[in-house]
Amino acid sequence: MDVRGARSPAMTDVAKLAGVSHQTVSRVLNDHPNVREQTRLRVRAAIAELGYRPNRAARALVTGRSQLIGVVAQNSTLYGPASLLAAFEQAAAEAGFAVSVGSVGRLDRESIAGAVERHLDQRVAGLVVIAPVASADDALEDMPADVPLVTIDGNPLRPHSLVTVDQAAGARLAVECLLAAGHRTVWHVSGPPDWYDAAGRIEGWRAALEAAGAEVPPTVAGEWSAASGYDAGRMLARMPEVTAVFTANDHQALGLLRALSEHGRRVPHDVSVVGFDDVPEAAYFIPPLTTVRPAFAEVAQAGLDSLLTQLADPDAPPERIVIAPSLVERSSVAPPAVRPVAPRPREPERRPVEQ
Amino acid sequence: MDVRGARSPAMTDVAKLAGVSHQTVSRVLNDHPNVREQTRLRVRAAIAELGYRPNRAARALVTGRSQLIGVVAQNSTLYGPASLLAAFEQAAAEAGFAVSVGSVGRLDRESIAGAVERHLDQRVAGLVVIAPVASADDALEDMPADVPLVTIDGNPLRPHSLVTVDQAAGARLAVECLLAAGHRTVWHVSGPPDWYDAAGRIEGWRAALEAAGAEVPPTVAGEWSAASGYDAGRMLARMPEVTAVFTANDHQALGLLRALSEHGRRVPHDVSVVGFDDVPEAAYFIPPLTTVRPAFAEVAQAGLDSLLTQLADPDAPPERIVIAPSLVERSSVAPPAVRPVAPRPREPERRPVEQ
DNA sequence: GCAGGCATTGTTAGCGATAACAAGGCGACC
DNA sequence: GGTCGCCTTGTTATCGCTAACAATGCCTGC
Repeated sequence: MDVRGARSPAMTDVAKLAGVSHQTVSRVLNDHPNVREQTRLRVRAAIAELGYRPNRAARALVTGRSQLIGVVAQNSTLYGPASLLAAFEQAAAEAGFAVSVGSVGRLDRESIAGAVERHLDQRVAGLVVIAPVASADDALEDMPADVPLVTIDGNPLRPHSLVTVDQAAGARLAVECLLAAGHRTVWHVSGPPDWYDAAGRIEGWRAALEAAGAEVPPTVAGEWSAASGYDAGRMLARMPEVTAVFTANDHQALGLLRALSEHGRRVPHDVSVVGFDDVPEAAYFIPPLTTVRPAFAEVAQAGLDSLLTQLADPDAPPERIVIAPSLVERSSVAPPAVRPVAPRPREPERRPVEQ
Repeated sequence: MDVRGARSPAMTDVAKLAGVSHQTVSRVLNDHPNVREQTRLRVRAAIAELGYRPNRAARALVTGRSQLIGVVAQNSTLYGPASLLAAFEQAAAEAGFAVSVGSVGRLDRESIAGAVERHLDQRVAGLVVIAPVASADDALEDMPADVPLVTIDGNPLRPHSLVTVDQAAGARLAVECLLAAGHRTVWHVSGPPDWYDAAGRIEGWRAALEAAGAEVPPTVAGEWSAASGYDAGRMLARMPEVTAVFTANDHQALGLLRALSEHGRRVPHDVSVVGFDDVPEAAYFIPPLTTVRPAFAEVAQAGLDSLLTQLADPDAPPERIVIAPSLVERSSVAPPAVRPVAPRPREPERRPVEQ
């Protein structure tokens, strides 16, 4: 396309060709109102003819703002964060922003601070931190105040803008679905408790049990991995009183399902299971998994909108946006084999919340 | 940290504080040799005191090169591409480069061209296209020649630098493992045939069968999804002569496992299965899945290295780097229940290729 | 002791855009 | 008809940095 070595055309080249000053070209590019239609067309033609492309670095230099949004995310292939990231890129691209990704190995203070530094070096216009862990809070403490910031899935108590999935509500959906099926109580294999996602799900699980007057068993602490679900499952499988389990994510549920199957406990006949995330494969677990679906695309869009708001008006008050998840019912939930003392009729309620 | 409105310090501020010219500051920043040690220290101190951060836009403006690498990837949460992307970001960050991601919904000509345009707008120093589909080729045709480009997982026949996983070798590992277990032949549930990954795996599967003198059954065409694996499984489960299946990825294998289980065909007793990708959950499928592990981190690193080579020397010849995958053996492979006519002793060969 | 060379530092000129101000042309209003 | 003011366009300064060249000082060698 371009001949190597041939400097790509600058604004003055366009100006010369169109017979105007470079400033007029700038006005056309930025859609200033006071340009004669005829001039505008002439400039546009010159731009097209030269294949002119404005130099963002020069623009950023003089305006002090780039069209770059920095995203700090954990270098992970965890389904949740990955989906969020992809959705955000998509939304930002549509709004004309480029997205610079700063992957971090772990979400601790140093790593995040480092990634943020790198982004500030790039003079990003705004910053999005996908910070689902408490350890990220420290890093956010000493965040420069002069760059718009939106946290996704972070500490709900932080003073800046935040978008998050209503983890507790999701957990409630899961628990209520299991209770409605007739289970006496619901066990919970949790995520790492320093993750807000995990904490919110624990909280929602506990609240839903208490609201229903059900006994609250101890949580089984896990990681997000299938391995931890498997470990939890080997323990729970030996406890005959366990008839319903809510796992903090779908991968744990996968491990749990395998452990239960190895111990001869059938799902959903002996034990009902509900997961969280609705990974694409969840429908093909054995059995297909009932799970909570967070609306990643909505979260990403809300995050971008919030950031753009701050970009437009730096004094805009911080927003706190909570996105409600929905329940996807499949066949991993059934009434308990041994009916509880006061049996309730099973009310499947196919779609308690579907949005 | 910064008071709003207070312009962040520029090079001249540092120069003033250190009592030198701004050019000396520039020299310190760029590690020029001819700076007195004492001066260097004074400048460093001033930089630290002011919290000075060089303005990349200004640097990019004058040098004509940014420290940004553009990555074009499909907006997908497919495990392979997502892992590749994460690994690449990591490697680039270590090399001091920021990564701007251009997600595309589909890998067709228009989408890719659009994403590339956006990156060129940002004046990226180099471009990485994760282009595992044939449809991406058109877009790469009319790529500007003056920006370094590396394709990952693209058409092996393209003239520019390319890094790819040796799909065929991976497939051979899978097939050989199954044949070594005593199976007469191996069926294949393929990926979308317009993906090079899928094509390479088909080719390797076929070659391995032919090399062993085994019959080559028709491929079962699938997508990458668990759903397609399930569909394929429902068909294969009804065919008693099918004792070994190699799926193009692990998610398909998951769906296949479920279909087989529903039809009462036990894995690995009745049917052996090998997948591809080694997703983290593969160890927790029922049964744990033997699968091929592509070395994503290596691919990403090789891609970056190749790009940096081109950056350093624009006339460097294009490279073609092929990364060999390895086989991870778990328990989804066993000798067939019905021995073939000429039974071979089972040779597990724990780690045929492990690197 | 002085010329030559190297190490070190400073000065000046851009890179390519936007911002601020200036200036010319035209119609409108008094 | 003259002045005011808007529309339109041009001129100049500036953003923060690096490249190229200039200038200084010190050491070396004859």
